[in-house]
Order: sequence, then C-alpha cells, then structure tokens
Amino acid sequence: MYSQAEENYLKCIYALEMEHGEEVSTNLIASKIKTKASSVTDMLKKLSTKDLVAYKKYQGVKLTERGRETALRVVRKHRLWECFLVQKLDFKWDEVHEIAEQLEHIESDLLIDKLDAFLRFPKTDPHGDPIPDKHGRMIISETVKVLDMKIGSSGILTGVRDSSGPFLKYLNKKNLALGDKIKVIDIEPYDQSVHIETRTHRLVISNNVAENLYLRNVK
Amino acid sequence: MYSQAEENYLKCIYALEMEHGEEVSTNLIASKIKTKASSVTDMLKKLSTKDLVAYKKYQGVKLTERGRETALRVVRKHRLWECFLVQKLDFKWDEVHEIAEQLEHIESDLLIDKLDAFLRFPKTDPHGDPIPDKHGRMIISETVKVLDMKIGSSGILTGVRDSSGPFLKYLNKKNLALGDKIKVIDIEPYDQSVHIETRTHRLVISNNVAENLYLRNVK
DNA sequence: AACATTTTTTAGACTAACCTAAATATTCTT
DNA sequence: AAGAATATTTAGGTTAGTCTAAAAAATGTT
Repeated sequence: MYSQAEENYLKCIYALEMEHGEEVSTNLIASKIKTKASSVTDMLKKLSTKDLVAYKKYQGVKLTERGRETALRVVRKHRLWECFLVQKLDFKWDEVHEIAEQLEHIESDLLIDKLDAFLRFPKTDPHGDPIPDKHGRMIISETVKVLDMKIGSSGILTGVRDSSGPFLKYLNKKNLALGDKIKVIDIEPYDQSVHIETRTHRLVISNNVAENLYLRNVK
Repeated sequence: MYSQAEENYLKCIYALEMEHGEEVSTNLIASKIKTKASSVTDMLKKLSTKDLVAYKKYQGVKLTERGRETALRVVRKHRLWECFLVQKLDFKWDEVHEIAEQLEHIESDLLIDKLDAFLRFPKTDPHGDPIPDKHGRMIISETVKVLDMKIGSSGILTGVRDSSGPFLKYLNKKNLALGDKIKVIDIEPYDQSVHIETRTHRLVISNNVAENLYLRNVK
C-alpha cells in the first residue's frame, strides 16, 4: 500500500507528536530520520497529497486521521515482531530494534493478526511500550519519570524513553530490567543524579539515565 | 548487502538453472520475473560487475560461486519462513508464498539461524522443497514425476513443481497432500492423463497435473 | 524596525529499477 | 546462404527517494 519510506516518515511523525506535541517541524523529522530537511519537505508534500498529513509550508505537519491509523499499524507490527524476537527466538531486548525496523514493513494483515494470536495478544513490547490492537487502541499506563518521584517512594520500571542499543546495554550491565521494583533513595540537588535501590542492589544513576526511565507508582 | 531486486534476480536465475540447466536466457528471466527483457539486460550487467553472475552479451548467464551462495541464502530464508508460517502460525501451504517473498529479504544472519533452531532445523519446506543449511547444503531427494512411474507402482508425494496458489488449492480440493502414498493405476496413452489411488480414494489427474507432482519411489 | 541567524523550501542533479522503441545479433527456414 | 523471425541489447525516458546549493520565510536580537 505505502512504501517503506512513507511508512517510516509516518512512524517518525507519530513518535515526535507523542514526544513534543502536534505540529512537528521539518528539521526535527530530518534529524530523527537522519536525512536532509529538503528530503523531508519533498516527502511531506507527497504525504500531504495522499491525505496522510496536514501540511502547510513553513508551519510543520501533523498526522491526519488516516495518517495516524497507518502509523499505528506500523507501530503495532514493529512491537509485535519485537515480542516475537524476544519471546520466541531468545533475542535480548537490546538486539531487536534493527530487525523489527525491517519486519515492520511486511505487508499482510492476516500475518500480523496470526502473529498477535501466536504471542497471546501481548499488551506491551519488550521495552514496555504499549502495542496497539488491530483497531489502533492500546493501554497507555500512567507512568512518571524517576526524576519526578518523591524521595523514598517506589515504582515498577515499566518503560524506557530511549530504546537504543547502548542505553539498553547499560541497563543490562547495571542489572536493571522491566518489571523491577525501584525505590528512590535520594536525588542529588547539585547534578540531579539519583540514588536508587532495587530488590538486589543499590546504585547511583546520572540525571541523563533517570530522564529515560519510566516508573509506575506503587505504594 | 544486496537490494531486493538483485536478490530476486539471483533467486530466479538459480531456479531456472535448476530447471533448464545453466546458461539461462534473458527472455526466460524476463517472463519469470514478469518484467521486460531490457530491464533484465540492465540488471545482468549490474550483477556481472558485482561478480554474482557470468554474463556475456547474447549468450545468457549463469551464477558465479558468489552468486549461487547468495541465491541459496535467499532460498534458505524463503523456505524457513514458509515453515514458520505453516507450523507456527497455522497458515495453509497455499497461502504462504507471497508473504515469504517479502520475508526472504529481511537481513540478519542471527535471525535466520535462530529461526532455523526454533523450527528444529527442518529439512524441507511445506511444499517438499529442500532447505539449504547455513553453508548452502541441502538434501535433494531422488524423485520422479508421476508420468515417469511404472504402472502399478507406488510412491510418496514429496514435492510439487508448481507451488502457485491455484495449483495447491486444486490439490487441497482433491485431498492430496505431501506425504501421501500414491499408486499409479493407469496412464491413458491418448492424453497422458493418470488414474491414481491414495489410501482413501481414487481419481484421475490430467497430464498437466501429473507433470507437477513428484514422488519418491517406494516398494 | 532593521539586521542576523535559523529554518524551510525550491531548483536542479543523481541513482536504482523500471519502461518503450529502435537497433543489432542470433537462429530458423527454405 | 539469404531473408524472416526471434532474441537481445542499446538509447533514451520515468519515478521514488535522496542530495547540494541557493532562495525565501520565519524568528531572534539589539
């Protein structure tokens, strides 16, 4: 139906809308997709004629309803394939992204629904991100960043903002995994580094890392 | 590494070499790939500069060692994915080809080896075709066409030459499946239609169908 | 408000993979 | 072996997606 390039742009715009709100800028897309702003402009024009984005010169874009549906279908495929890779093929969570980037473009509704069933309709992918169902609906759990936690409170690690290989490898090394219960012992006012405690150990994480960890509150 | 188009040409040339012997002609490739002869010529030149085929103007092509290895890797992926679709996702054997055509281009050696292990290293795909191992080796079983069988002899249906949807649907309807024991009752000299018997029923198949069924001899 | 900076768009070019139409080789027929 | 038929290649064009460089619009600064 749509080319891989088109799907990648839609997915990218969808992600940027989630992060920064609607009205995504050309340069932002360009840097995320690692291409030039002029290429982005070209593509936005094309997506616009296909009624996938609402685009006005110099004003940024946002997805149309059609565009959002399409983006969600790609996201669904990406996250289901990640589940498959981790649960069935024993990949580690930091190894699956690049492969899922390819698999997400395979076109077959039947395939993806059968895959969904095979995996028993998972609600989140290995990084804690919610998986849209076939109607595009998903469960967005209330989460807070580690930095916004009260000192002394605890939470379950439910997701990561940055699911790049290096960051996930860092978490592996520090023995932090999704589902771990984490208690915030102290936040250093000077550099916003955070002293945390898990069931098995204590450690200090930088502000940067703390920004990328989402917790679900727990008493 | 190589584009999907390049991989498709290599796979196509490989298949034609198997069927018709080496030195595959431009038109043959064009008709199989459903494109124009001039496009084939363009691609053959490109594949030639990459040392994947040995090409001399007006003389047809054959795969180089490098080309054959690459083709076999694609074939391996295609057939493993077909196994996955049938065994794990409950697709029927006539539904998997088009999806496998897409999946065969996913690039990750680790993925394909893990998939192979997950499927317990299958030796043939759902159509009875042998699956190359990671070194490109496969078990080619001795088979004969139904038409070449002696009257009164039996064989196990081990493969089909034409694995297109319509043909496989026909076999489904006639209740013929891989692994079935088939006895050749009679071959009509006039039109080469064949009277056969399975464990459960008797039927007459046209010469055309008989040409497309491979049996492994059995006493 | 005027100038500088940044962002975005336009103009024009490139590559991969395809196409049509015309030219050239090869093969077939007699 | 010459002409006809067929097969293949060449020449030149198209589209998708990218690029660079230049132009234009928006934004920031004083």
